[in-house]
Amino acid sequence: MTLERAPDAAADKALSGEVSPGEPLTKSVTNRLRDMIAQDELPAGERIRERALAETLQVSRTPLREALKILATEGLVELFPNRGAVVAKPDPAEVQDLLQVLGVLEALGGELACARASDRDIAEVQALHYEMLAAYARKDRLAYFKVNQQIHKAIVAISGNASLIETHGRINAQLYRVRYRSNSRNTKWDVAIEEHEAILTALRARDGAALSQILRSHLGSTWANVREGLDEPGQNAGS
Amino acid sequence: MTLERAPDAAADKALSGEVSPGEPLTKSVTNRLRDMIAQDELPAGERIRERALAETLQVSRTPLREALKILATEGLVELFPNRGAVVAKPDPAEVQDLLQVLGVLEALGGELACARASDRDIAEVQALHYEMLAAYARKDRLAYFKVNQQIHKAIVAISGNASLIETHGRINAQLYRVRYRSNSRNTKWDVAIEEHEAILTALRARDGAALSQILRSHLGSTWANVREGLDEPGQNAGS
DNA sequence: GATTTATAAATGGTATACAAAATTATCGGC
DNA sequence: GCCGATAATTTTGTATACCATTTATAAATC
Repeated sequence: MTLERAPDAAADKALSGEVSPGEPLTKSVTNRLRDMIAQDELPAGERIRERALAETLQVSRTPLREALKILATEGLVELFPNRGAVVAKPDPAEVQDLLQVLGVLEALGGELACARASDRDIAEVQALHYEMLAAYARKDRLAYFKVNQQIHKAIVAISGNASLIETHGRINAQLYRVRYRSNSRNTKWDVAIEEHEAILTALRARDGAALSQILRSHLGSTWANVREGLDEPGQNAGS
Repeated sequence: MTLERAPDAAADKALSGEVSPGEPLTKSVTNRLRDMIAQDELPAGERIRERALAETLQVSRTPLREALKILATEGLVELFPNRGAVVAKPDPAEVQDLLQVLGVLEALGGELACARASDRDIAEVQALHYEMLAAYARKDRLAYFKVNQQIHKAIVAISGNASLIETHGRINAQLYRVRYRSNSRNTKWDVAIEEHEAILTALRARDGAALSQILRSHLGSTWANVREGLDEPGQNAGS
């Protein structure tokens, strides 16, 4: 007997909140919660009451609890035995740790991408880059943020390394909210744009070593920005 | 109201299969299954029947199913909607991908470790290194394998980067069986020992750049060995 | 005899019920 | 009015029951 692997279409439409018939409830609930956390619909630090949330999502506690275990494994939620679940709220040190790991992952992604990218692949990243410049010209921070994320994800995707893609996506998800917030306060937007210009140059030249190094230091700049934002009020209240 | 974080003692005694009273069943079942998979008690590719396994473990299906979701998220199990769970069996390409990621993670670990290691930390790794040499002298492959794992884990632990430690452990777990098998057929044991000598030298000198590079290429050697083993019969039969 | 179809058994998915633990509320004392 | 003990309530943890889907089996057809 052979079990064929079905492509996970659900992950793609995750942020659209669609319902896929025939799909296990656990999976859709997991995706839904991921979105809710990413969009601060479930704010960081918030306690999750199973019954209430299950009621809201129109499911029983069983699939919800399974989803919570998954999200806890992904680091988006923290589980406290007999005391419930809380939306994870990484402190500055944890954010720095995550960014460091993300840095070497993207560095590897860039290296492999340069070795494997087709002309079409590069053209697509270039197109995204122009979209990003458009958002920058319009000072549309939200559009910029999203396209920026797409670019980094695209480069990692080109690497073709499944484990890298998976791990990168997971670490990135843990940083999503924090980076989103820091994006809206980013005071060094022009620097980021310059770095992205260098990224594209290296990719077009298929210079793996250069791209690798740029991507890693690029996240160093990200950390500088995030750090500033974290010092500001309202970001880390409560215990 | 504040939720205190309790240290996860269960993770440490995972490989000893202990039962912690008061601990949620889901957690102990998850740890138990992780061990069973690592030790081929649940062989790669094997279909998991929930009712039967639940019976074996003396628990109901609920905690078992939660454990399976967790293990699937960790990549140790694959879930097929409506068609059950199967113990993951990475093919050669996936193993290579995992080793590449592990490589850059350990490289980062070495870099950070050199920057942060106390004399005590280094002395402990040195001690493990001598234990490894003892196992090598006795041609005790099992002891060698385990101490070797300990050394790499110790270096990453010294980095103090929580996300790195976590991610490294997870990728490593996915490779455990494969590496265990390849270890027993490793034809270049002496080369590995030499590389470890270089690792210790770099760590003692706190030469982050050197250690980083050695650790990454060290896993290149690992891949060469694993690849050999994968070509042999009995390793990748059936689909 | 092979293939298809109908039927039965087994399996996974979900909801619910109950037990254990923790949180909150109430009451009594100082 | 504040603190502590105790009771009531809420919340999580686990088992079980039921439904839907899949898979195995047997019968029927070509």
